[in-house]
Amino acid sequence: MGKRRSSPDTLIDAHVRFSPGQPKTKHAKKDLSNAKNAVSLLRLDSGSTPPLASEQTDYQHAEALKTTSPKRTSHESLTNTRNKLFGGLCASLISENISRVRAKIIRRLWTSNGGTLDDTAQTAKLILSEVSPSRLRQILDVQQLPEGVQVIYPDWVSRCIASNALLDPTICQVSDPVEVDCAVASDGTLTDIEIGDHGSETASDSTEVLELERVSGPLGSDTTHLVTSAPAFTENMDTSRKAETTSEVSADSLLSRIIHEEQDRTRLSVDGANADRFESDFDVESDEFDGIDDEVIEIDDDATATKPEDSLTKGVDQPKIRSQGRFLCMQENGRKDIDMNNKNAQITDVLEVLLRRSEAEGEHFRVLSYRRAIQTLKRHGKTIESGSEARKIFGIGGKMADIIDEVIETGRSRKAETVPESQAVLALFQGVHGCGIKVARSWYAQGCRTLDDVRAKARPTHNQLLGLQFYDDLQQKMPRNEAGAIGECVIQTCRSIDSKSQCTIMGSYRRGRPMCGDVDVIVTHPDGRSHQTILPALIARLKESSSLLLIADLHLHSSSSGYDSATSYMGICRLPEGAGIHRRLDIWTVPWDEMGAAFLHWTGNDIL
DNA sequence: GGGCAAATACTG
DNA sequence: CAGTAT
DNA sequence: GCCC
Repeated sequence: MGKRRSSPDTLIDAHVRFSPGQPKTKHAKKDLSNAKNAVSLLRLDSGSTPPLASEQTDYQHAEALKTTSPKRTSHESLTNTRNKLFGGLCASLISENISRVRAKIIRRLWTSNGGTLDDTAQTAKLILSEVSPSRLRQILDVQQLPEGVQVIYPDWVSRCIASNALLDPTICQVSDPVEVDCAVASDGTLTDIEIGDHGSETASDSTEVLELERVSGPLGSDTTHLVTSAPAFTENMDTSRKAETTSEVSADSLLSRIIHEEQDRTRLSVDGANADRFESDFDVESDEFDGIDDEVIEIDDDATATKPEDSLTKGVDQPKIRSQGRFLCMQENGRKDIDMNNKNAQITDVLEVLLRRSEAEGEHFRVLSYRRAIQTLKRHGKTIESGSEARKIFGIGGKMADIIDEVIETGRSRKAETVPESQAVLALFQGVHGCGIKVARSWYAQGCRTLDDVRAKARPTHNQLLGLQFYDDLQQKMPRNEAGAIGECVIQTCRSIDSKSQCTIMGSYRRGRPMCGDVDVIVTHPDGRSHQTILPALIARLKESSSLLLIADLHLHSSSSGYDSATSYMGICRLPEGAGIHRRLDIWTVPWDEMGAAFLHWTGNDIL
């Protein structure tokens, strides 16, 4: 029904800006690997060498990090840890300026990869800290840190995990902020910071820059989340520059990675499997919610951290177990897979009926609840045998437990069967583009019970008229190759206007779905301007085109209000050949430097 | 009982 | 402005 | 509708 997607503006307004120099992703990649090579990497000793990446040849830090961790003499414990990334390393985590949840995650990351912890900082040669060295000395109550002790940002841990290698800790070394090129207001909030050369967005050799602007307000207790460049680019900077960067936002590496990847894929291969692989690169789990505030900035740690096995076994003492919030698109075969392996189909079928009812009634949050419950049950690898068993699952409460009991016992649910007469009609009406719950009720109140009634008795608006006219067609999904063909027409046409313009098919198509409800195309231009003006020309030329027939406009507009970056077209089209079914087509224009955000946004994670 | 996804653009 | 859309 |  296409009523559950977001507009592009959300993310863009989240102050994420991506300022690419030019489409020079190759450069960036090469620089990254060079940087990696340049970094001296660690290892312990030959006996407990972790499986490091091939380029890791420099062992100069090995001694510095070698610890006298307990039970090293036991051959058994040695083999237990030798294959872990941090095997044999002992670190101390200074929790000041680190939120509870984050600290927890860092600890988990560290220990689950073989590291040991010594929070007294007596024996540890590695100190993970978000405080300045001077403050650290205060905390530890020492004049001078012992020799050989390295103080680094905890971010190092996740970066190591991300690259599956022991990175040179000096790249995350904590140093006193001497000349930091950012302003920290007295309240701890920040003003903009810029790192790297991006005075001109088109400068050919400018570094790609991610600005992550922290808006305001406390995030948990910490005040140290400054804006920094993304790690990949950090490694491009010379060391002194790096040292001036006072701290790192833990989310930044994830964001940059996503955006980086996205820029790498101006056009993602049509192959769905490819899409899946890409998505799984940033696997976000959210199974720990001690503090909501923290979650926002924990994405990185969380993402790189938990392997599925871990997450299933932990949280045993929690009364409710949250579903592992994975993206739908990460499932091998997407929804089909989920549907096929649905061990609770009998239950979810009933719940879907109830969901439809709530949908028809405009019960927004009830719909949300049903949807969450259905989703969770479909993924619940085990057949539910009782309502009380289901009740334990996060998102399933008393009402649904009762329904589940009834379904299990009687095979059906009276509630799902006693459908109010009006429900089907309201749902039918709301299938009309431009008709929501209000209009549907009003039509119903006017005595309409069928679409023909509406045509005859009601006074539909322009869009509703189109919605009525193409009702059946627009209800159908199209095979993805048709979506691809339509999108390709748009792309070709756009390119014929300006060969430098860049278009990408987004939405379900990009998520690799076999069937698509509509076609979303975003248009951008590397000059940072032309996207604003290209749309009218594009529409005009599409209307002349014979390869794609634009049948009707639902809306064609250039924004005139303060927000100048989004303009869009919504219309109905069809391919001249084939079944000739009419399809919804949306075209959005996006400023070049917001493409990263736009990709994130329009790729989405729609379910059901 | 309050809060739950949020923001924004277009129509009439 | 309310409603619908994304 | 569910959670807190």
